[in-house]
Amino acid sequence: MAKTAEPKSKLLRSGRSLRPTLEDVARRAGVSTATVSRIFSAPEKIRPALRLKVQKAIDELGYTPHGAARALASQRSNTIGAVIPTLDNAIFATVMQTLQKALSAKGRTLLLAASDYEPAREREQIENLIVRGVDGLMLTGEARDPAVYELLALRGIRYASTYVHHPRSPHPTIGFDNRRAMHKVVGYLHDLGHRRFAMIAGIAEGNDRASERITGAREALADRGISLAPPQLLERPYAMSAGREALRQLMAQSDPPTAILCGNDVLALGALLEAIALGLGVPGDLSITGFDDLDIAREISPALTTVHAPLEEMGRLTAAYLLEPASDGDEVTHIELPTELVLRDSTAPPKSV
Amino acid sequence: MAKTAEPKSKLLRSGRSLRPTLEDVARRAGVSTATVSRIFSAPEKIRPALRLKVQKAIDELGYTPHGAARALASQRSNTIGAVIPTLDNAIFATVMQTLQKALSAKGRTLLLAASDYEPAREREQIENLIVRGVDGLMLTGEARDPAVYELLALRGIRYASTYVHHPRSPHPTIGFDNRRAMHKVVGYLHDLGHRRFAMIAGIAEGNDRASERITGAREALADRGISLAPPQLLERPYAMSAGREALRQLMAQSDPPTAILCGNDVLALGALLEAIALGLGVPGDLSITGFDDLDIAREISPALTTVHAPLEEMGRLTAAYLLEPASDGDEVTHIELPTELVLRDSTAPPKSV
DNA sequence: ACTTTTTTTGTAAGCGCTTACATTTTTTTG
DNA sequence: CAAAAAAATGTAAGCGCTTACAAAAAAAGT
Repeated sequence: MAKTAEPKSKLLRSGRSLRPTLEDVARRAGVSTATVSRIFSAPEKIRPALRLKVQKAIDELGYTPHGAARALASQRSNTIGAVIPTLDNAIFATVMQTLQKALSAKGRTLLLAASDYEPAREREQIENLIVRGVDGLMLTGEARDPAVYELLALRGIRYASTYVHHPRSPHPTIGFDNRRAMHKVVGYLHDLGHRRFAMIAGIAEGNDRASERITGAREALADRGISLAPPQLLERPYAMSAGREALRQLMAQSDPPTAILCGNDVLALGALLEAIALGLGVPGDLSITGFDDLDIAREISPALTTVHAPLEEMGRLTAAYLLEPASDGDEVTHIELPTELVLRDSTAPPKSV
Repeated sequence: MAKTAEPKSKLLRSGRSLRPTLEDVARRAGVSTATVSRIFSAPEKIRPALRLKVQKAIDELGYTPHGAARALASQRSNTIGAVIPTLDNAIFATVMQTLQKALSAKGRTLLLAASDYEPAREREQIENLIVRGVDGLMLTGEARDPAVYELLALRGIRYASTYVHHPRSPHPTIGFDNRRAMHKVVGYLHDLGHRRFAMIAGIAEGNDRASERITGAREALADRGISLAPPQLLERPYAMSAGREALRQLMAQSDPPTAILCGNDVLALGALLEAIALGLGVPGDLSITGFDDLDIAREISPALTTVHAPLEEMGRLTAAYLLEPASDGDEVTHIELPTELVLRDSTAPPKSV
């Protein structure tokens, strides 16, 4: 019985055969599929004569590899995922830009997902990326359901929490110390003579970066005998208009602050513009600080004193880390990137009491 | 002969079997792999009793589908690609944000690549995304090597050029008319009485959006007997500092302009801040306009008169278009999104001559 | 020239899933 | 209640590639 006669009946194939396959190339070049495959994965071990012949067939056919087939067979997708809260915030966009470039340079593709600051959504997105078979995953911040980390471990997927530095955490972190950065800001302003502080922070819930910045400010102030609590501590969404509104509210109080710490530059910019609109002198009547060091912080007048966040560096290092070969047994990686307090023109000693 | 005895020798499998497969689930639930597969693709046609049993097996095993295998078997990746110049520009970041959300809502994942405004790199990225098997592709602008479009057609991949509106083009476009938007700006300023114009444009080479904005300004001015050429027309990279420098250069000329058209809000912001720094009154001494309508355009003082670009809408519509079932034979889709000239405080009639 | 070693190439078994088609079960109908 | 129609499930053939292993060819010894 010629039962093995036609093992692969291409007969059923629908009409036009767009998309040539490896096998088509092999047939045309008169070599095996293995050889063609190796042209892509290890060209140096194919003799030049053959290589040329195969290359010719590839060109003539307009062949391109089939990513999914390749991923299935090799058990690697050459793909890295990233889950960030939103691209509408420049600090995430910048890191994604750097990450994408670094990955692309190594032949990897970036799968991008946004969580909108919602833990449930974040988890969903992470699971989706796992299904997509990402070889590595960049996460924003570290706080999340342990089940997520378990799944990652179970699947053997490399990952890193970014924008934070938690040296004791069992999960790798690549980022900076938000708390310590705020200590520096507070120290600086206190040394300048400020005693009445307020803070316009980002929304802390579900955002460890924002809450660490609050904690940092609070700790540093407490060390100096000053307390920071709700009437002086406002949490606002990431928008200039929110910063404006918060500033108005703070300055309407009976004993208004002389220094306002902002959780990020966008809030600070809003506060700054509103202060000016209100006729307050910055830094004469009021000192304002930001966090992140967006481009505009340097350009606005008065230029904003702020904490520089090493975003490019973070993107680059995260890419490098995620692409490293897994080396289990080693210690958990924690890369701390230095932040820097950039002194500009929005801060000065308070007016004499 | 029991030749069919052990068709799939799992014997050779390496050690730990992380990652259960469909077959594992099927075996555990006592059903066929087809049934399990259908739990995901068409749950409504599996009887509740079975469905529960299978779901139980899935949960117990912690099974997740294998994206690549699924893509290979179904010939669909459920993945959409986008190639933009860079995420460091908010107008791209915003659209990506909207696009990602819209795709995610439909179960698709976004593959993101950046070209850095380099055609060769863009082509490389497009080819990469094709290899990854994207079902659809969002492109920025329309100008590119015809070979790219041929490849897309050959592979039957749906795509759209965005940020432009070219109703006669054979390639689908979803965006706005950059030329016409600039006509509106020029018309408005001319009506205000301005006669001496200058423009700080983006780099036009390899960027049809930037060059169309220049063309639009030039056409509208020519209609009014005014010419716009190099000493009055400067092309600058996307950075506030570049806008500042350009403004200085323009105002240093013997017969300085009374109105400056900027190719985007970032350049306009730079120009605006520099004008103020130079002691020029805006809009008293000088009118400045932008393009894009970033958040800060509304917040800065004086608030920037600019062209509002419908970015969210563009992202949403692009997602919808790319997900539509292919309907060949139909006409090429061209969706025009309206731009709007937003009048704010950076423009006014010129000082009496 | 003939082994032995090294390098190149080929063979073929999957990778984990979808889906056309066949088979069985359930529902409907006369 | 049997036959016909409809719905649910199973069978098994791939999807296009990689890669362990086998086989062949080339290079290196002797």
